[in-house]
Amino acid sequence: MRNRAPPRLSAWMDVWFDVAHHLETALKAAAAELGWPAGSFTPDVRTADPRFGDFQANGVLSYAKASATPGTKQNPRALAQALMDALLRREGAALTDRMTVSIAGPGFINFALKPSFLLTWLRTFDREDDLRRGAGQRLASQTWIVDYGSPNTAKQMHVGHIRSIIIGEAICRLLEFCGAKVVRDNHLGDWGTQFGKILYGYKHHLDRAALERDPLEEFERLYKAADAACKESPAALEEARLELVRLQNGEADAVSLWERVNQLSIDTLNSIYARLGVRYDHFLGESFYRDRIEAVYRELIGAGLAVESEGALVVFHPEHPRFATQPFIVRKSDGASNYASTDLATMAYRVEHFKADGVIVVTDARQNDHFEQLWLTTQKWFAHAGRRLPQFQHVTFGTILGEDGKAIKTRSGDPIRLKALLDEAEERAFAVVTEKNADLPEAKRREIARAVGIGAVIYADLSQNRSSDYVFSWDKLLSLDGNTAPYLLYACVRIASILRKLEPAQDVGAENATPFETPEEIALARKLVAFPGAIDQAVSTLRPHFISLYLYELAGAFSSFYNANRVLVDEPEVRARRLVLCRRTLMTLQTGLHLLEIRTLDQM
RNA sequence: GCUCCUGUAGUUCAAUGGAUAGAAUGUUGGCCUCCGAAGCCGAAGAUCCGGGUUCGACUCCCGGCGGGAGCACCA
Repeated sequence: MRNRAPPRLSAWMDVWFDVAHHLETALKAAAAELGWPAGSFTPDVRTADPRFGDFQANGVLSYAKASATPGTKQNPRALAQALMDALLRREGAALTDRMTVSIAGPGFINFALKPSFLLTWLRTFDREDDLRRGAGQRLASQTWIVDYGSPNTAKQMHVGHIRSIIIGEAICRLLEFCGAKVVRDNHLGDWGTQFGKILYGYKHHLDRAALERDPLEEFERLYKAADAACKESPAALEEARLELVRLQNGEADAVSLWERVNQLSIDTLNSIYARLGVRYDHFLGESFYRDRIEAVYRELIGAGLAVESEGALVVFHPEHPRFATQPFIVRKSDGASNYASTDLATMAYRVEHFKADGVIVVTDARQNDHFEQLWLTTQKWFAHAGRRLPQFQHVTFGTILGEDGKAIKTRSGDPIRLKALLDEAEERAFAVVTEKNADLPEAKRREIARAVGIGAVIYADLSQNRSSDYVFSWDKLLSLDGNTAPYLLYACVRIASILRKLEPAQDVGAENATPFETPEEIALARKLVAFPGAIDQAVSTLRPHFISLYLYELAGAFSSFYNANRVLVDEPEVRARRLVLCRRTLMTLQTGLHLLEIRTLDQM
């Protein structure tokens, strides 16, 4: 964009990328000057309801109570006044040139940015790199391992797998945006009981012709047949268990079949990941850790954490209400390892090899107990072994429901294949694009349908709080109205369209822009300046829906502005400032949508 | 039985202990001689129940009720 302000670092530092953060710091200093102890006062700055300003500091209210001594009462409004006076004294024109400060209600301090500052801010941070640099200080120099996706091999992915992939990838992008080095690891389930069953199925139920035709399909059928057999017959179950032990002991025939299944699986998985815009750095599945498990057993036993119980090696946590008696089984009574064993080895490897500062595992909420036990065990183990303890977050999510409110399934009751879901999304989007824009060439419509269809599926997931279940509805996610990917993409397209119509001679440059005047201009500018707050909320909670919510509100502010204020007007200075808004809105929408794995368009 | 998640307009979702609980959809009234109407502006409509903490509770605590899930060798 040719209208960019000169990239002087000093100017950049001067403008305060994250205004809320700056106010927080300034208010702390002012409070210190008044002698308010840092322990009992925090400014508590947050984005405000637009009616009251851009930011509000609520900390005085709780401080008034905390600082009251018996028999004395602190008047929060008077305290707010004192704090505001101190703030204005310290900051002077640097503050008052940029915003108006006022006290309201019982003791809120409100900050309303002035139009001239809004303009300066928008002219200063006008490229994605500027946003990235502003946000990138938060996690600078930290390494985070994100373990997501992580399906079992030997089965095709179904809808149940999509949330981990989508949420995990969004978290990766968010952490990178905030400056972290991110390692994307697909912790494949490639070493578990299902292989015992496949080996059993291969011996008893193999259809060689089917294996030639579609190997993965046949392996999946074998697994199902064996699984059914194991449910009916204890002898079959026992045989499948022994097959797993044979595999884990390195028997050649078992290993070679296992390798074949895995290679086939990974190829299929990758084709899905590519469609979703996901590229893993590693596929370190459970099997990768098989030579590290003995050491885990040794250290756990050495630390006195693991004990024999009912023939298995388990860890109890006596201080915990449930895990005092509910065991964490690290080695099965038949000697085989399980996912507790591999997950413990994985935790150690991530710290040793990747020097992880933090580890994030993204799975559905049903695995809560497992990861709670894993983390309890890890903390004690690492402390005993003198290992460095990383941060750990188990990021969970709810179930995808069908429109009947039950877990989503096909009519016949089988899980919906992920590939089929994505295909249908593209087909449905293609039909809509064709209906709305029949004159575009088919190749173009296909391309748009890919972005819109896949984007709609991704956005439907990321636009809601991950911890709840959500109802999957084609009509809703592709409806193009409301908080959907198509609505946001449409906003991008309209801006791109204006910029296409803009003639070079009309493009007089952002330096000629006058401060915003109309209510719609001001509302849009304020929303743009609120971007750092949305990033902050999303990353501090690892909840991407805060980004989505922000983008939806931004697109809404733009649409209102677009409808009420013509951009390509005759007055050069009005045109210039509206172009600043258009360009910044487009850039912010693109930045945010890319964080959410959605490809943007300039036509749809 | 114990534990975790979850109950917000008819429906699908928001709301870091803050000001008058926001949207969308559906219902309904307007707006294209104007940069893409896949849009914009307006109306009506909700915190499961009962206690408690707080200056202030959808949010925190206790007790119910409803939905989902986990609890010894699946992951």
